[in-house]
Amino acid sequence: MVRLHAVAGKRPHSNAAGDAQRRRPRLLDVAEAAGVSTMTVVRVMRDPAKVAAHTRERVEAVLQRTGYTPDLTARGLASNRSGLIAAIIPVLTNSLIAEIMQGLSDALAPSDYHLLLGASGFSAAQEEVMVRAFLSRRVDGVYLTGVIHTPGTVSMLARAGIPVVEGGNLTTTPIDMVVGYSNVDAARDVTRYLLRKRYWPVGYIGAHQEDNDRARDRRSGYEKALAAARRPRDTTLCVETTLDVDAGAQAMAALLKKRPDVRAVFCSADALAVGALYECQRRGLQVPGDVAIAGFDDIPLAAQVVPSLTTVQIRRYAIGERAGKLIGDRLAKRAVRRRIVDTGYKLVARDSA
Amino acid sequence: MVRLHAVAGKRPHSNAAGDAQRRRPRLLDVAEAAGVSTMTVVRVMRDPAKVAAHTRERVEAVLQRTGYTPDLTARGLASNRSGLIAAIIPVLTNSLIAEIMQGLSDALAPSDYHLLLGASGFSAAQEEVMVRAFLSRRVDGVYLTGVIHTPGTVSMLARAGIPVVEGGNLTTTPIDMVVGYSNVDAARDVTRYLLRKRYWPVGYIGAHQEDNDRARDRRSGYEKALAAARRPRDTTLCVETTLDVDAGAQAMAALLKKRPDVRAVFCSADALAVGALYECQRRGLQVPGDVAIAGFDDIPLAAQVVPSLTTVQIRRYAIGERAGKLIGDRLAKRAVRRRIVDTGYKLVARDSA
DNA sequence: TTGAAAGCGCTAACAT
DNA sequence: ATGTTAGCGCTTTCAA
Repeated sequence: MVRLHAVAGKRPHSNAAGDAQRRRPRLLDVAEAAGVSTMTVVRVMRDPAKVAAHTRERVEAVLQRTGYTPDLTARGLASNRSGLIAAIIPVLTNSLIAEIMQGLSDALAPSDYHLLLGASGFSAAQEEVMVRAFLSRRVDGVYLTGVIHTPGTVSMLARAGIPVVEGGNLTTTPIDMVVGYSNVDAARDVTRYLLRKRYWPVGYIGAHQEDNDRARDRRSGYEKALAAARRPRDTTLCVETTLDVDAGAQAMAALLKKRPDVRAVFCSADALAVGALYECQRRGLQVPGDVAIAGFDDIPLAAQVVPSLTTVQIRRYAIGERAGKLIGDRLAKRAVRRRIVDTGYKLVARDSA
Repeated sequence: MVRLHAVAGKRPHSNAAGDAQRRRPRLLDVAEAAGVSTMTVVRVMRDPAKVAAHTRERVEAVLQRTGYTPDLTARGLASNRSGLIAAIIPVLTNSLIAEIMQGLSDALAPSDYHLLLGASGFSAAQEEVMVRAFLSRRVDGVYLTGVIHTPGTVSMLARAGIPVVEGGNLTTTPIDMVVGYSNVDAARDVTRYLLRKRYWPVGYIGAHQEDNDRARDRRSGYEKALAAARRPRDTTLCVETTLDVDAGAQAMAALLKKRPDVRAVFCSADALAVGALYECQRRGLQVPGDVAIAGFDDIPLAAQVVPSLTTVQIRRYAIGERAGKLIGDRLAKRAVRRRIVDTGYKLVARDSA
């Protein structure tokens, strides 16, 4: 990269004539062109009323002509505010998470905050690495997925003194704030619904639990419902897998092999449930006649499949949006009423169970 | 925010004893603690071999003890490299786009680049606003969705002199680089496939075309196939809508109302196709017996639905990954062989058509 | 092998 | 109503 110090000589802050458009204009360039100080330019941009009309007009003309945009890196260094909000999620390819991010992104868009995104791949260790990196960037706020994190993550964040929202689950002891719903209760309710409909045995197909508190809680909700109904816990009824339609189909096949007597299955995600549903259909099993199926999330597809899917509706978009608002409120020093926001859930009984 | 200048007196660069852990440690703090200059600390971190062993050990100990992490904002300002890659996409809640982003994110993760994400909501004007904002942040590279952008977007990016990848479609005149496949050809091929199977009339259900070159090109491919088969273009056969399963179902209903005689439908996205499929099933229409359906994208669900969906397979993840590599190569000054990368597509004939 | 000095472009506090 | 000054924490010459 060639610099022009030779041309600019000893006045690096002045442009040699002729290379005016080589660099992006700086505040000083605008100020000099308008014959004012940099502060006046800043005032014209931040608080025009404080500048005399004729001065303002002159500055505005230069601003217009040069198309000046502030350098946010420099601003960040000087003001100690980066204007960056970090979000760390397991993966992007999951409609639940994607919708949360869309909500977060939309909540941030009207402000001047930008979204820094990191995918941890369901690894708490990787999450910690990312938190450290993002803190190095002086992010002004952080969104984390789930409520279980490494001690390192927690202490770094607590020490950073910036707004932190954990999303997608609930806890009474958030690092700072939390927006979500009770995965345990929701899963317990669906399972109980199946049990009350007199399906038995009721199997479970869910995501791997490692570093994933939502998955863990959903399984735990399933087990709670069984316990409450005085049903034995039985690991042969449970299959854990990855999170997509294919995996759901394969898990269903595995479950049917282990337990041909299974009469209902609670799937901890609709994607899995839909896969399970298709696997049943391919085998000529009637749903819910031979096997009932319930899902979790209420994705748009759930209402469309035939038979339509009994599931739990959760407010995906709202979680992200609310999280964004909480962070924004904090940063704008607006009072935050509640640090624990329960967005709730709703059992949606349809045809599959 | 309370500053400690009163305590630090005239040496703002020295910490008063006792508040050592109030702020994150700076390079100078580490240097002073180790009794060396800042440059030596930098060398220990960047090129340990260049530092004498005993000095290095001393510095490393301090580094360890303080848990120093560089301030990337300050680094960005000084080095004129932000370490930020911007990606501007229409929405996150679309599996095609989400997978591209996952690929991009994964490609960037091993490097020290971070992903700045913006959702434009399918608006070219909004995209331009975001490009301007991200350029203000001195991003080192940009990923854009599609190949059609406002003149402002194009000129800002061209002038910025940073690597830019346009993704998800092809053009012979990219701003800089492009990674995608021919939406026109792919859509033409599916439609031709339907025509050759002697389905007629063949309808079209697709996304709105405004500010969306992929949608536009897919429709144009559909029309090309009709023209090549000497079939009349007929707008009553076409429905445009938003991009989700519900919309697909509604669009199918609308199409069947306008044209009860329709024998096949090309849907420009699998999500729409799946919705259309369910709408047919709810109406007791056999697929493909009464109406054949073809989709686009080959999402995991496509192979699972019953009947399985005839569609076009595109390399979603690869597009993002490749885009990330191209940007990374450019930034590392590695030679980039081809600026136009065709990731191809493949017609996948299944049971629905 | 190590260090000193001069910025990067902006903001904040304090003048005038 | 406007300007001045001193940094923010790092990198980049250049010097020793």
